[in-house]
Amino acid sequence: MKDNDHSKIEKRRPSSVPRKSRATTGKQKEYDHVKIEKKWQKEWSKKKAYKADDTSKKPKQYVLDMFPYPSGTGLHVGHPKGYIGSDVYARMKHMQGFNVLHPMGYDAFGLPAEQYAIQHKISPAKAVAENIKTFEKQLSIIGLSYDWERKVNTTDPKFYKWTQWIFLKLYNSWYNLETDKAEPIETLIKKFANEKTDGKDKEEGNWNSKSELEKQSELMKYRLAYEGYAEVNWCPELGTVLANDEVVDDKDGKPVSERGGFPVEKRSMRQWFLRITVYAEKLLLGLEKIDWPEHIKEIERNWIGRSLGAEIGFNIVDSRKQIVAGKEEAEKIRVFTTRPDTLFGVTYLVISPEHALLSKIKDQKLEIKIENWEEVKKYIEKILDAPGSVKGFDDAKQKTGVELKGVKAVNPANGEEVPVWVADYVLASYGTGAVMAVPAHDERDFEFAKKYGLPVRKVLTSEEELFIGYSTLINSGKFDGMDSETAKKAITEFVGGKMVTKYKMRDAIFARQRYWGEPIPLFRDTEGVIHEVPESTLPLKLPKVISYEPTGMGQGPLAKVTAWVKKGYETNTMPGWAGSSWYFLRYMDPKNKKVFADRKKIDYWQDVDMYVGGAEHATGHLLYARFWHKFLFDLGLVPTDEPFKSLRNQGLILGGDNRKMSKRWGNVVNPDDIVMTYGADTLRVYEMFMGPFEASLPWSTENIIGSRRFVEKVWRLAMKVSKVPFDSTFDTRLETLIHKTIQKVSDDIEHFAFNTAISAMMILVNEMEKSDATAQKDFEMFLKILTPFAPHVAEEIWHALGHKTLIVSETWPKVDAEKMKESQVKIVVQVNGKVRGEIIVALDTVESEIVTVAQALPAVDKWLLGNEIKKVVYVPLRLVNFVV
RNA sequence: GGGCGAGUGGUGUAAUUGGUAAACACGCCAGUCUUAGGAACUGGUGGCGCAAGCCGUGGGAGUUCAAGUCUCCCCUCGCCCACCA
Repeated sequence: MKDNDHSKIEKRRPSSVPRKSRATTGKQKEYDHVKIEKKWQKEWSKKKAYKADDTSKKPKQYVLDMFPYPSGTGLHVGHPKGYIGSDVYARMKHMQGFNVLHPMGYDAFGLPAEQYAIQHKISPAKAVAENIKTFEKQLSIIGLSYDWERKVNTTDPKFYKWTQWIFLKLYNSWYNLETDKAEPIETLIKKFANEKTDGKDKEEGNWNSKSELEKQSELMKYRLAYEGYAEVNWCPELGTVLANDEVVDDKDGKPVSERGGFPVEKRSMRQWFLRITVYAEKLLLGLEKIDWPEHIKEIERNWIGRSLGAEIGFNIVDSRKQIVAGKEEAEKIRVFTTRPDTLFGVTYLVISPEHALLSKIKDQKLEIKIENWEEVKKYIEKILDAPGSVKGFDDAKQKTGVELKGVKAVNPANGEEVPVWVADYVLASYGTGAVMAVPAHDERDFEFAKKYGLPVRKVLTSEEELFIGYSTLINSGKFDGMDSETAKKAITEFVGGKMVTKYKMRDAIFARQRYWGEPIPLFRDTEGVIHEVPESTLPLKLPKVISYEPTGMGQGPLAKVTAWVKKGYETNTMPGWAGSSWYFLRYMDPKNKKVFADRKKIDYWQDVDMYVGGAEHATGHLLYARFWHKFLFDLGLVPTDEPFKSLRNQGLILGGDNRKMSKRWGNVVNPDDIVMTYGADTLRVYEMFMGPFEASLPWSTENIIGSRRFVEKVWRLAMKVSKVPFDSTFDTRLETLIHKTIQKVSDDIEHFAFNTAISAMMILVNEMEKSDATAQKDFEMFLKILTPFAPHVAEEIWHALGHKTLIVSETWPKVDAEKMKESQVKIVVQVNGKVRGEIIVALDTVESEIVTVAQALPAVDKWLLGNEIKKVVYVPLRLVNFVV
């Protein structure tokens, strides 16, 4: 496949390219892209053409690419697509007079680097350094306008010092619901100290009299970075924790590791978490004011998963009376439902296997006897041992459950006693971990009820969802005929429940059992008290280890470093998304040793104006970065509460076979080869011309020749116009087209519609080529709008035409609205909606005249003849339609 | 199962508020120039038809003077989430 591709490239090699011996007509200077591109890349770099200015008075424009993980396998042609798009945008903004910040850096922590290092038996740091070199070599020949002096690398201790610093800020903060923002933990401690000395909360005891450890565990419930326990998929054989998608079902339906097929079990492990859930509402609301693709916003909304519902208590029959606030109350099962309007249709309750009620029963804290306790116990153990739902087995997942025999719950709406089940289809992590089952109006409940022969009771009409009165129900008639929305509130109120908002989003696990990540800057003393690594001694550097492999004990390789463990440091490291959650701030001031970025510089650059990257980061990186930014905003460290004002996603470039470009399919096209054969300008033009920026399209080495021809056409045209006097007259038609094209190209780049911008320029070039009188000054206007796409050839021509300045820093041409106006306009003439002819009229022709002329056209008259014109539709300067 | 999006020539695709469907490019066909062409340039290229003309944007209905575009139903594909009550 690859060889085949090469032969194609060879076959399609443009004539004027490397084979110099075969000069065309001999008189013209040849277009030697290799020489030209090298020359100007060097020159731009020497003149620091793309240096951003922190103190500029000009308006700023921060154009950012999602920084890559520098992979060891090198780039394929798909990788630079997004970079080229943002580069075109940044270049236009630069020429339009903005002070542009357009940096690049590396997100180099993470598993791939570690695996690469294990495979090649070198340190991850060395692997990263090597890979970055390869990466930069490949990227540099494409002619991207990065300010390389601002390069950042998340694995550089000078960088991750600040990642750790922000982590400590998170650790030392809590979310104050009263002020609705994050605050230093001291404010909470103060609050506790005051409250508790008031003696309000006697059972909790005086805050000041608590031990360090007691205080610690109390504060841990509030810190934005906190220690907790998480259920993980543990593979004893591999000695590692697996992500959900690394677990598959074997043929017996048992969970095994995707790699190796070893058994996987659930295990609760101590982890660091970030309390992202406190920002759920703000993360949701923030989406309203940012210019992002709607589908990305939708993915985030779904991920956050807000739903409004009711929390309703069901008393358990004969449970021991408890004293709550001086009153006797029965043990309750609290359920969460978005459909309280179906409360009369409840025929049983379901609790999750992890539900607190079960442990209370087990510990005999309640006077409840479960007749089939052994069976229940066995069931719970079985469920809790198996990892959660496995992807890819849609309906295969059967719902199972066991009834708690002898336990009955009371429906607060009608006093009815219903059975209680424990089942695997109820999630402990969502809502209250308990559900009221309404089989008539919920598919899952229905499926379960059918399987176990539980009753089904309909309470709403299926079409209108109106409440059906049941004469047997207490209070029936009260809600009869209500629609769902009204009934929801009324019924919740009636049973003393409350409306609540829940989110699907969970707190983020902020730890990996791996070596190649930022160390967590905390340590635990022998008493178990956690201390911070003092800010003055940051960064806490990664120690050297002998092996990068996991230990097999569920801990990272750091667990084997005795000195590290002795000091009480955490053996987990931060996850891959730590550095990427704030790196864009570091570009504003990448070398600062005192702060993560100087406040004056942050205030100048503010936020990212245009962010370009793949759509796959919607729920990962983008959400986390927004979270960190909102946190930093609460602390007053950044001036905006959203980091990325605008976002654009580039589509993939697929292989010629329409599959994802990968070594595995042998369909990889190397950009180096394309640049060598066709030139960077051609590559850039082609990638932008292929189709919509956000679309995923197959690469075609056949089609690229069109873009090369376009570039060559421009080259030849330049030689031609240089012979036409600079200021000579030309036809106004061409002048109109030039101004229209400038307008279109400017608008299209603004909207990332690069394909149509290029199409417009092709039309213009074709026209200029046909004309013998294209003036140099007009050609130069075109050359400037071509510059963002094909900067090298534009620069070369610009200088060949006698200029000494750099075209990449020239001013974007201004559109003259007067010159854009056509003097004549074409009007389509239809009869009964079918096109029968067209007329060309002056702009100021009145309607009556247009209709008269149109009607007189022979091709039109033919259809009107003998018919009565019932109606004439005239769309100004567009069309006339005769209805007969 | 839920959410989002897309179906237009041989191919990639284009088409402001509904207003000439297929711009631009690839490929293909013919020609010009040339020792030569795999370069460049010119012309042609949705389907049926000798033609006038008719038919054409996944399928079906509808609204309208006019529908790729709006409404309803159906089919196919892609992406994301997935027992979230």
